[in-house]
Amino acid sequence: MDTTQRTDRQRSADRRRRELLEAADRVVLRDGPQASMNAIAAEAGITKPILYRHFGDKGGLYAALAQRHTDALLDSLRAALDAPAERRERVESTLDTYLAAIEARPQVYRFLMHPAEGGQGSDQGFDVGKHSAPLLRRMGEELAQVIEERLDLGPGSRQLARVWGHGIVGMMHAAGDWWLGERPCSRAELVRGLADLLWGRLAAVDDKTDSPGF
Amino acid sequence: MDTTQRTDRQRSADRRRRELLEAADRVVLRDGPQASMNAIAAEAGITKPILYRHFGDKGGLYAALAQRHTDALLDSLRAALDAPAERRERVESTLDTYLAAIEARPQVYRFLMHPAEGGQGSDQGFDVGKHSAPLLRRMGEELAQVIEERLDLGPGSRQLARVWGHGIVGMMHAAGDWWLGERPCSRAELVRGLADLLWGRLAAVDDKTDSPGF
DNA sequence: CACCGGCTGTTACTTGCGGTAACCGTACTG
DNA sequence: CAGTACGGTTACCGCAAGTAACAGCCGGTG
Repeated sequence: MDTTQRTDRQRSADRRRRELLEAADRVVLRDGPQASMNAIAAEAGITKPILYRHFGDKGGLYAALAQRHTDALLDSLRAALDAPAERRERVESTLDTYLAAIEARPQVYRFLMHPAEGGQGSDQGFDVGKHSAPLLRRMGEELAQVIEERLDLGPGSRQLARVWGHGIVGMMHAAGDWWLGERPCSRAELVRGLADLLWGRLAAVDDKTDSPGF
Repeated sequence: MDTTQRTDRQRSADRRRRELLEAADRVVLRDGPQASMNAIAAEAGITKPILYRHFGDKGGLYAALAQRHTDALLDSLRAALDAPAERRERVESTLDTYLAAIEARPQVYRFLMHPAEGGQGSDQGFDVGKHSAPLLRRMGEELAQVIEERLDLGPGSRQLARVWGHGIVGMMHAAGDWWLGERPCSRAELVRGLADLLWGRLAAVDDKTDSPGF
């Protein structure tokens, strides 16, 4: 049997793979998302073809890399979302978790929001729509699931939950991105503002000088 | 005086510029955002260096191109936002305007959400944060201004308005992107769902089986 | 008229990246 | 000891961004 052999090989290949991913991680963290395959290979102490043997192409490497971080972040978010607290508190805590993560490692964050490697290589024909970073999609779907599981939305709840999931995630993302760039206020203030928005203050607040309601 | 001369030259240069932009537009619409400078030059009937004389580098061309579309879209959105109607109606109409635009010309939409040409050329050192497409930022600021002008948000209104502006725009964007990719429902349904979200239904709706409020 | 500076346009090049083909050593198997 | 399968390397291709250096045209000037 080559079972044991294959197991051994598999194991060593997996270790290699993890090493390579960690090296790639370091480089991306240092050089941003446009890190070159050469640079990554050099950091790992090997040369390009090995990277290609392991990950196929640059997209493959980046996908693998993104998965790790995405999984980690999603775990944190799930934890915040599952905490035994009132709804508003859970929402705020989830927002804060996300913002804390992007604040702590902005380079990683920037990398994750980057499907746009484009490349003239071979895969240039990916359809419009779904252009967003996979992380956003996954967060949206995840949140949609939680919403649908826990809230009573009446008929069409599945669709509505997904709309809300993606919408809320997008809100969080865009506000976070803007905040990270300009730092116009503290994290807590941002969280409060967004939660207020989700809590309907937009509908509740009065007009300024015009007659209210019109 | 070379004033008249310079004016003439300026005029002709401007016309050239517009022609080039239109050619670039056609190519980007056909090939997506990874259109090559060669292709654009060919479409315009000239060669690369002319493009570079006019726009500096690829980023410059893309920025100019993006501005045109962004301006146009922002004009539509402003119109919807300024319509004499009730707040909810204005919000729905603005959402619908945006979604109609991205539905009508998805390639353009995809192009606009794409700052990530990356490029190892010379400008790689742009800071984290502000990684978002300029369109999103501009829409966010625009909306923030409208919100602050019209709503009475109490103290700290400026900041809160900006948080909301960017948040709402992000919600619209992410939901639109997801919707465009999967088409899970009609545009009207999406608009309704998002408006409901903004109108506080998230806070108002009941829990499913657990005791409400906990 | 010949001459010259500025403009538009070209060809041909450099650099750097993603991706690959073909080759090399070494350790394990019969 | 021959064979072979695998980790690794060098050297290369194709392609796109960006640039340098050269070629025609046109108006002003001795």
